[in-house]
Amino acid sequence: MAQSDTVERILDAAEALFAERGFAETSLRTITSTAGVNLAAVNYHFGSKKELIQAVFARFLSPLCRELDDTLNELMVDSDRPKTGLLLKALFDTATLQGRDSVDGERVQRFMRLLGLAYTQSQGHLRRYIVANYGDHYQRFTQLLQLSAPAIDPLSFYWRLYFMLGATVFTLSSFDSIAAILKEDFNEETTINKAADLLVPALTGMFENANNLLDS
Amino acid sequence: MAQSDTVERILDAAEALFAERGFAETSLRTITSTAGVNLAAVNYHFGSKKELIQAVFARFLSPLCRELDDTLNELMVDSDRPKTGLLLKALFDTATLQGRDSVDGERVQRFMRLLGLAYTQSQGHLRRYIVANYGDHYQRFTQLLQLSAPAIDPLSFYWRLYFMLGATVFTLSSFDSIAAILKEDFNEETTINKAADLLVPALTGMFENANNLLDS
DNA sequence: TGTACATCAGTGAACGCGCGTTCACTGATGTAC
DNA sequence: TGTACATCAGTGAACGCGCGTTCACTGATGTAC
Repeated sequence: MAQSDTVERILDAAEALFAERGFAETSLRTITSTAGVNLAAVNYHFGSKKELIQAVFARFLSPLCRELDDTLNELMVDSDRPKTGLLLKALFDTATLQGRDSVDGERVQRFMRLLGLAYTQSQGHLRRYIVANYGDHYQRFTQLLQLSAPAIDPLSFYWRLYFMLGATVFTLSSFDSIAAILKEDFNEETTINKAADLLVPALTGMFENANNLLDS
Repeated sequence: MAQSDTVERILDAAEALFAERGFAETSLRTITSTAGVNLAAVNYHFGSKKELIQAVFARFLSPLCRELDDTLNELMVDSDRPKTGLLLKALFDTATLQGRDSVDGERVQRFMRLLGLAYTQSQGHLRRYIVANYGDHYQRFTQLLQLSAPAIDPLSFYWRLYFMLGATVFTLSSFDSIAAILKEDFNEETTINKAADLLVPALTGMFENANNLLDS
């Protein structure tokens, strides 16, 4: 068994199990037995459980940031102030394409769950790691996004950004539960792509049309 | 020390610590030493850690559901189809008032974090407990909400409901982090009430105006 | 070509630790007669 | 009023268990001369 194989098997198992149960709830024993490798292999290859968690995120975020940067560069050729819709589409497409080699958006969903966990669970080291390694990409994107919507004041802009992030992460990471409920109540089969098709216009409505519901 | 005192002290400490760190990351030893009670008191009064988690939610959800039901009953006197805005306002006000005796919406935020954890962390027993005990209240509210927006087809309605839930739970439960970022970037002090004031119109925009961002 | 050594992925077993839970016990209060 | 018993909140110490990590070791491959 070549080295890369063991490392990849551990990352595959860890990614799936972390997304499913969370970090604290997933033991190294579960990960290594799922991956079919020796328990000590995690500490041998990654050093510690914390560094394994970081590695799982790195494997996802690094190619995503690289591709997003390329796409943004292309957009900047046409205009130094790309439109809001184009920016969001670029982000969604890049994130979706990351999972292109797996079935039915399963990996996108997994990634959303992991992102949600990164925000929710108290993994200080992970937040520090992500900010340190991917903060620049995040900054670049949000600055472009803000330039694309100059009518919205900076404070409202940032809040709406988080509202969008929350709606996205929460619904896509709870996709399985929601899909089960919709199946039961409407006998309606749904896919994560259909959900995304409903999500994007909803986010737009939120981002651009922030009315007070009591007025209407 | 009277019985109720010990029980309340445990619930107070558990609520704060669970919201801060999550369920698996909070040990009974941390809870009992924070509460200043004996380690064995949790199992004596609640039976197990799982039942303690359920009790924390029950203490929050029971009065909230009772008050929301009262408010809905009052709304139904005027009309058997209350307007969307009134329904959402009733929910927000009831949730906010739950924390009336603590400082600056701290308890609302804590509750949002707990709700987020209930969805995110794999606590099957908790989801079953909440559905079994509070499912009827949830059903009543969403049915009224759907009646209030007959123009939105049922499937879109449900998805938008989750988008709203996601935006709310995510942003209000990450309030501390977001507030810290806004403080640093804009030197802007913010409160959870200000956040809610920005949130409500944003949710409205999302609920009612689901346009496609690429069109604009 | 053959030998000695270095490197490195991977292993099996054990380590100490913190966890949730249990249990025999205490001491205060209430109840029956 | 006094005694015997029941009830129950709370306690201190221990239990077994699963956890992340460590360590001495193996065996295959590469390298130097």
